[in-house]
Amino acid sequence: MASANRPLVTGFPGSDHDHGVCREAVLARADALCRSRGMRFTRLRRQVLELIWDEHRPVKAYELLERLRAERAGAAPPTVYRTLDFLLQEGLIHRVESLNAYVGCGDPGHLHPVQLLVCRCCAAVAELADDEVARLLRHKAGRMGFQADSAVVEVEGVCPQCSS
Amino acid sequence: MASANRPLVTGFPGSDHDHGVCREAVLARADALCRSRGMRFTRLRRQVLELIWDEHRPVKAYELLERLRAERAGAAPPTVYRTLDFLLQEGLIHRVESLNAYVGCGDPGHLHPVQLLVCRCCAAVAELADDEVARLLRHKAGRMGFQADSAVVEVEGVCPQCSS
DNA sequence: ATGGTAATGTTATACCATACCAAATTCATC
DNA sequence: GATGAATTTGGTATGGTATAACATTACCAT
Repeated sequence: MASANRPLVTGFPGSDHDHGVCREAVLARADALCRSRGMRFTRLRRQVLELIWDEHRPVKAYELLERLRAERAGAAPPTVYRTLDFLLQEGLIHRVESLNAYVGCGDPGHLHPVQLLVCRCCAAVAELADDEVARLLRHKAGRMGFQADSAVVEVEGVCPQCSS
Repeated sequence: MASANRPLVTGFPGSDHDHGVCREAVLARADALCRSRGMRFTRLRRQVLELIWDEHRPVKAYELLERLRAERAGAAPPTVYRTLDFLLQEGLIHRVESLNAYVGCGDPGHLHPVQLLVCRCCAAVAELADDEVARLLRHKAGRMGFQADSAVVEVEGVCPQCSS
């Protein structure tokens, strides 16, 4: 079992990526995390997080809704958005602002800066958690008299698989 | 008159900011730029850009639409969105992804990386064009095998006016 | 004037997100 | 186990963001 202090998913999944294992690890971590915080990792929340982790790609809310309805006939937009809000608050997923979409967090459980790498070819997403970037931004902002709290950083480009 | 190679607006407007002058300079530059590229800076485009530059804050599309209707009764969503697309393409405005809003570009006329500083208190926006940030992001992305083309960078925090 | 291109008008609709209240579930306590 | 408070989920309606598709008008070179 993965350490509770190490990221579960970093970078783009290579050809050796066993997604079954990846998924289970992520879900197990989510469950443990919620428990430890006294939050409930309910059936609905688990279902939605599973759907998000079906691929290493951002998923749109209504796409999620459609897929969720296969398991849960009455699901409506609020069902999805409420669950997404919960998962965002618990740091289990990230919102991709430039796509209006949501993607699993590969390193839940600790606060960390987030920089997303989004492939414009296949839409795969990898996640950096680079303090140097965060520090530099804070510093540059500070020189303008701006007190930086957080940042949305989404890099668009081409992932290793697509460029080869 | 400002040099054609120097940014017109940098940082947050201080108490000495003469917005009338700022606005006129921006509009004159936009006009000159469009001319030099063989594009038409039409009445509609000028009206929309003026509305955007009413303040150093992001404006929402439907807010813009409402205000535009004062001058142009028949305006509809496509009127606004088409004009926004034009202004974006010409680099005269930026889209703020984290707010679904649009803000004037203080340094149109040359390609430059953009990092926006958004005050969560008063919504004022300043614009960095920092190559060091852009380079660092490209470098960090490159270490993941990712070829970075561009980036959305939006820093949330508190501006000098609001923190004092 | 004329014809081609670019810009704008107009209607409809798709997509993204939340407000609001009701019903059901969970959980601590008795 | 029953009870009641709090959380979660169901369900309806609506607000907010953005674009498709086609008609019409304005501009400009010839």
